[in-house]
Amino acid sequence: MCLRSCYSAGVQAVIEAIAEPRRREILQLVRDEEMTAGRIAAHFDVTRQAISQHLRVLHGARLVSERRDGTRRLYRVRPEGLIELRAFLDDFWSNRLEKLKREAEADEKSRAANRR
Amino acid sequence: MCLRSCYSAGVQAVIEAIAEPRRREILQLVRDEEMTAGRIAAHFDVTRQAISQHLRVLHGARLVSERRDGTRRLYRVRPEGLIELRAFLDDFWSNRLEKLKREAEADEKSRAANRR
DNA sequence: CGATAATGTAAGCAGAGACTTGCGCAAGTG
DNA sequence: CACTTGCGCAAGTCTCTGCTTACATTATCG
Repeated sequence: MCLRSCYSAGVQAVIEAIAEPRRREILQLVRDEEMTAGRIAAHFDVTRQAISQHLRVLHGARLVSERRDGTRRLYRVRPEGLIELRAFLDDFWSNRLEKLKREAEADEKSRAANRR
Repeated sequence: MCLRSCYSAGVQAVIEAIAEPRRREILQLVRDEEMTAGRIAAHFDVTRQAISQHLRVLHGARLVSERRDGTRRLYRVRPEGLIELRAFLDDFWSNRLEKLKREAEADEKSRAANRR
């Protein structure tokens, strides 16, 4: 059921990755074009290594791709991770809408049940 | 720009709230019907107080509604927070995703061709 | 009113994670 | 070959957060 997607390792990794504001900013940076780790880090006031660690997390969540060109590493948004997250949310959402028809009925039942 | 939505307090609260697996489980529990705090807590192996704190976080992110009936408090999923998250993701998408996917596939093919 | 039931709040602790400093490593360049 | 560039990795620090224990709060019932 839905519990599977609740515990999906992929979705968990994606949500944890985008929970950090700086990582969302990084995603915005590499959304339209490939960018080297150095150029990405230059946009922030933390150290280059800190951004490197963020990039590792994003890569682990399959939210960015990594391509090597000499000593440089180029990153770019990859849609797989976000597609997975969207599927999770859509699943949550559609199921809720599906049940929405019986909302009044369910309301009454739950209230009676809770009254015990 | 998109930086506003990156730093939106509401979206930040929602993402942080659903980043915790137990809170996602709680959302599933109260998705279809109202449920008391006690009944929700009974589904987990942590203390009732821990669940109460999770409910506070979910309520702060506007992901659940709280209704009092005597000494009991009844919780239920509220769509506002999820709507906000969806809007954020849709904004991030901005119909780039499909294009990105095609480009990624094309990149893979050209890179494979260049390797030989 | 006192007792009890359902729940939130507060303080403290332990683990997670974000950041820094220091170092290592691969690929060009003189 | 040394030297530089562009990175990632590792260990230590500090803050945040989720959990527990203990206490407070609110409402109902006798």
